[in-house]
Amino acid sequence: MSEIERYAGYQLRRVSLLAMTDLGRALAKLDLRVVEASVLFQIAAQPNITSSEVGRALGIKRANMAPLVAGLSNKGYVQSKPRDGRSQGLSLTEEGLRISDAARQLVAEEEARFFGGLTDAEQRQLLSLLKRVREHNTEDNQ
Amino acid sequence: MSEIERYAGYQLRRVSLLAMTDLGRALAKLDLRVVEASVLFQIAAQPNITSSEVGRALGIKRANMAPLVAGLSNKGYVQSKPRDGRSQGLSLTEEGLRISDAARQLVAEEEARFFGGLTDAEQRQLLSLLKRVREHNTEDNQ
DNA sequence: TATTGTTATACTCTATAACTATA
DNA sequence: TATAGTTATAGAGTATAACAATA
Repeated sequence: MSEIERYAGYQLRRVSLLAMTDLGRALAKLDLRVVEASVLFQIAAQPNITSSEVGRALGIKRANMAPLVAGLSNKGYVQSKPRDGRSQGLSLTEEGLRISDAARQLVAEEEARFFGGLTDAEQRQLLSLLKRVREHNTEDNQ
Repeated sequence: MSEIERYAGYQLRRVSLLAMTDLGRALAKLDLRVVEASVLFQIAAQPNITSSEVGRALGIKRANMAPLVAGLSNKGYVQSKPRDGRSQGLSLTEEGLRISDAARQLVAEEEARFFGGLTDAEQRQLLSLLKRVREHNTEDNQ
């Protein structure tokens, strides 16, 4: 086994890349990118959320949220209404809700398939380890 | 906890991104990018390896290896000599060996710090789970 | 003063296609 | 025919800087 394969950071990167390309392929059926789906989920979970808040939750910079939300609005999935003079509250349209639910279904299937080589207990453990590593390395970047 | 946080795939992506930006910051001290360091490690581990072989080992497309190797050659870290009429065997120069060792040191430190919130047993388990997931999802892409 | 939303911009990474030369 | 190496190019993703408007 090559030296580099022993780095957990390297395995993380390879597995993450695999997962994202796989998920991307699945979501392409809905003409959605992974980031777009994650934004839809966040808006669905928290209607009237602002673009900046979505960005903070998902680790996406404000500057990159603008074209993302514009794209989803153009597709008719997201609507906004003023919350105050400078903030826009985002919510899903009916079509946005439908596509979001379809995406959620695809993501669930992909997850089950992708991590299907692990037992349920191992999947829970992986999730737990990942979250702990993430917390250990989050001094609130962004 | 937000729904999306329960997806192992999502945690994978967030943790991997964190790890790569952190490692990138560390390697910037050597004016090296993460990919460049991984290529140096691969060449160090297997002198006289070809560009295509490095690409296959690291999941980098042939087309993207060309500018990578050219950059490392320009920096004086990598030298090539013909293996046959179409293949070039790559090896590290003395300077390349020095920078590669320095990078290895930084990577080791970064790994220790990044995964320092886990016990040694947990780190081994994370590595093992990641490798199993990767194997389960590798029908030799590329 | 800080925050929201936006525009412009640049860099990295990844991917495809097409080509030459060699095995 | 398949492989090695290269070039050109395009699309994502991410990052910084700067600005106007509002809190």
